[in-house]
Amino acid sequence: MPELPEVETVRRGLAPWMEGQVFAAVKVRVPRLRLPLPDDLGQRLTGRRIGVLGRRGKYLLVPFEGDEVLVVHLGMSGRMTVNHEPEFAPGRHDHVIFDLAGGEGHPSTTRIVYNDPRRFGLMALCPADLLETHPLLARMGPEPLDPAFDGAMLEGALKGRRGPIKGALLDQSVVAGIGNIYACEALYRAGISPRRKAMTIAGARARRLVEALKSVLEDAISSGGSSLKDHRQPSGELGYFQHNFAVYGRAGLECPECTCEIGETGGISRLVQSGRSTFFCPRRQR
DNA sequence: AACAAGACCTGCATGC
DNA sequence: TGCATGCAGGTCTTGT
Repeated sequence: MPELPEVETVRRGLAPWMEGQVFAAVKVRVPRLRLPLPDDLGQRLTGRRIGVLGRRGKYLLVPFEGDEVLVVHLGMSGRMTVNHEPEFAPGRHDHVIFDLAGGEGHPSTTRIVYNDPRRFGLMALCPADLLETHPLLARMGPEPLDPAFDGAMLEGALKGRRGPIKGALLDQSVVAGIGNIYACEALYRAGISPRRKAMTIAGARARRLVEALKSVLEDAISSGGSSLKDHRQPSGELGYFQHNFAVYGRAGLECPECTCEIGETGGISRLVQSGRSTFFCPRRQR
């Protein structure tokens, strides 16, 4: 599910409920996600005050008292939602429940529910000062929305890469946070074929791709992310950027910018690269 | 070193 | 109705 915009939406949705609050209890119902949860997760968190939520690529960062950070990845199907029901009966895939102590101006019952049917997500604990060297984060590339991320930086990261640009964009060491949807959408906005050799993206073309990445991510964040099957904002609301997809999931449909008839171009095409669907407009993307 | 394929899981749509 | 198949937003590991 969640690529950078969805994780950022989750971060923004959780922040007002979590920041400055204290973990009152942590209930682990299913301890095995993609990695086993730390077995002392509850002990380590209980009684600790939560700091300012952060994000690195697709990872949500929850710092807490004692200079430690709870690192959360939502995998393909993970959600974190806020719940205030006095009597809460956990659902089938509600694996971890964080009860928060009600602070001033907060309801007495607030809990954060981590739900993940496919269990591809993970949680880890890390000392705050070692975050950048943690094995999960150490090889992560630049943040695409960082102003320092520009054409030259992308061009450098793509040097020596003979494979298709689509695959390179999914490599988190090239640029952080891009997944299958936004790789397709950014290549469309930049007018670049997903099959183009990554190393041929340089100069103005690299700048175009960087701008496309930034704009599509910003637009998606503004829409609360994309809800296909799983993504929900922490409030339970859907995201709605999926209504703005130009190519993703739109095989055979008309390209929003091509005015000719579908019969002439076949519309949006689908192909499989490294086992993953790629959607693109063969007419506009070269 | 870069790249592709397989593995990890459940749920859903589709077709027979 | 049941059952098989294929597909899904990720990424780690393995092998070429």
